[in-house]
Amino acid sequence: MAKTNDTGFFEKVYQVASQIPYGRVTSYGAIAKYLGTPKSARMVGWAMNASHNNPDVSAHRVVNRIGLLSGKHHFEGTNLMQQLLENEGIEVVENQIQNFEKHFWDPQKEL
DNA sequence: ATTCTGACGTGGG
DNA sequence: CCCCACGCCAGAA
Repeated sequence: MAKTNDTGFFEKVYQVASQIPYGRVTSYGAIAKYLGTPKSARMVGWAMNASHNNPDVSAHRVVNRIGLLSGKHHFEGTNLMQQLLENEGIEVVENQIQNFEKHFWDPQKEL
């Protein structure tokens, strides 16, 4: 049976990621920390990899701790992720988000 | 079962 | 910020 409830780590990540507001960004560690597993930030990224099945999840709004588009290689093309972010009014230079702190969205604080 | 890698983070230097 | 090392958990070979 497909459990619609979130008992798995992945689905928790999906829900948080899907709640990221427009024009905002967050880090894998922030999500992981919100889930109670700050040391498993890698798994957040891994969950994002599986987010291909979840259209509600905007993985392009999730970057590493320094605002670097570490996952841009996983998107189609070479600059799709950057295009999406710039489309939301976020400055991206050299695969790195400018004014990262200003665009940062902390689930623990905002959610 | 073992080994390696990976969309990361933190701490020490 | 850089560099180096360790921890973390899940999945693939």
